Amino acid sequence: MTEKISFFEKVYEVASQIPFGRVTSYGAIAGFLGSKGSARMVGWAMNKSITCKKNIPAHRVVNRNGMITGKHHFGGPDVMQQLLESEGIEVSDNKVVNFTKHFWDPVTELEY
DNA sequence: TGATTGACCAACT
DNA sequence: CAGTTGGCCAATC
Repeated sequence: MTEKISFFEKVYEVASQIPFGRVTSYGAIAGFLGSKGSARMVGWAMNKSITCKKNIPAHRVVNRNGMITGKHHFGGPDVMQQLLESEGIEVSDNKVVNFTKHFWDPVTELEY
């Protein structure tokens, strides 16, 4: 009832549901929400999630190529990579190794 | 209050 | 093949 959830809120819901040792992409979340064009909002929401100290594993969210673009926003240029490697995800040159294998698609996994 | 930006993606030229 | 533009929503200037 009258649950006015903005894209912004939905991003938090999906991002917080990313399983351990998995990664997803901004476009995947945006597409899951209904608009792949909102991919920019996803990244922006992640940034706010960190600023607001939300418990959002934003380090599990990378771009479509598996490239870690927003690592600088974690308070350190290597923080994000360390977090991913800490979860068993290999990272090389700001890119996730075997990204497709670690890829977690909300449309496929959540499918809601 | 209007205009610009933002951790992107895909299509078009 | 590479560069540019459009699109989406919300926040910031």
